[in-house]
Amino acid sequence: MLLSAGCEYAIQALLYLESNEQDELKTVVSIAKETSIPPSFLAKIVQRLVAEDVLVSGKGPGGGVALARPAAEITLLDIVQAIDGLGFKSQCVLGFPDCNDKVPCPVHSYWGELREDIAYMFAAKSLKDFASEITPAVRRRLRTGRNKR
Amino acid sequence: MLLSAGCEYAIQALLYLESNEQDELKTVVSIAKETSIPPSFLAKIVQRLVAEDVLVSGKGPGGGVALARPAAEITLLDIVQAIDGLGFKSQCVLGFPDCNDKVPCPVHSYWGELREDIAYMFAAKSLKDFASEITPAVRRRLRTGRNKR
DNA sequence: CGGAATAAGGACTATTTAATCCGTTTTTAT
DNA sequence: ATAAAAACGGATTAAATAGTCCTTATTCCG
Repeated sequence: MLLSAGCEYAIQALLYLESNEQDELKTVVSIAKETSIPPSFLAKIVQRLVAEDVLVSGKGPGGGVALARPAAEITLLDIVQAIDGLGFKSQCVLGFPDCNDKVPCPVHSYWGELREDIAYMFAAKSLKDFASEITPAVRRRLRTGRNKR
Repeated sequence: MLLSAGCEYAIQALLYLESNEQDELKTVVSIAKETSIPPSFLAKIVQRLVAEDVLVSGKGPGGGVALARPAAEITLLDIVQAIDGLGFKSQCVLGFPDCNDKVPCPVHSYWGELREDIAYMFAAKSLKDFASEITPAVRRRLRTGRNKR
């Protein structure tokens, strides 16, 4: 698994928010319900996303969270960075503690290219890019059951 | 982290064995020492690799383990499969439980390509391919300290 | 045969990650 | 003002992963 559970949830929740943008705040509980993400866990993740300026929030009745900026300006990389950090961009895939460009592990150069591609994809894709793809019907079909982990 | 700790250790240990092939069995303890892998954990991993026919073993004095076949015939994919299984080839990178070719998540196609590339690299690289790269000096420099995790 | 060296295997412990719970604060509406 | 609705934040629990330990089984060597 490349991304942590929390990070996957974060992306799923934000995709949901994007596909439902109505300039209104959505409560964490309602998001959790719609996305089948454990509500109390999602609450923690959302806290993080607010702290990292990916979401904005409001307390009290009518409160909730919303994207902090236009969907086009929130990339997958922003989300990954907020939740998991950027370790995936530097860690050796074989786990050698001191693997780097000067003292590379056997697959360093091969993996380096793939890593670049992955980072590029994350950086290139914003929530906006998925606007058309995540319809309610698709969302339901992507999650007929519970999350497995 | 794409691979589990155990899987990373397995690869490291096998790379070491390959670079030391002398048609003799090496004890798990000596491998652990040379590679700085926790010995009792490595013992478990080695058990698995023996069960999966990646290593052969012999008990008693003079016993130990050795590659079950020529290094050219042991790919990284063999090792990953033995320890972590092939989940990485099918799991949705965004964690959608039911993501597949028919009902794809937003990044399904992009990730699919990268996944293919990763799987291809694992399948294409055998221990033999690293023979020249893992000299004792390099091995030491890849691990000046402990494993970090 | 007896002892030592080694892998095998099972049970256990520790650490990290995932997830829950509950009291506090802020805000809104009545 | 008061009550309710929400996020906030800390403490706790649960589950998965990582790692240890100890006993047993096998094999070799004398």
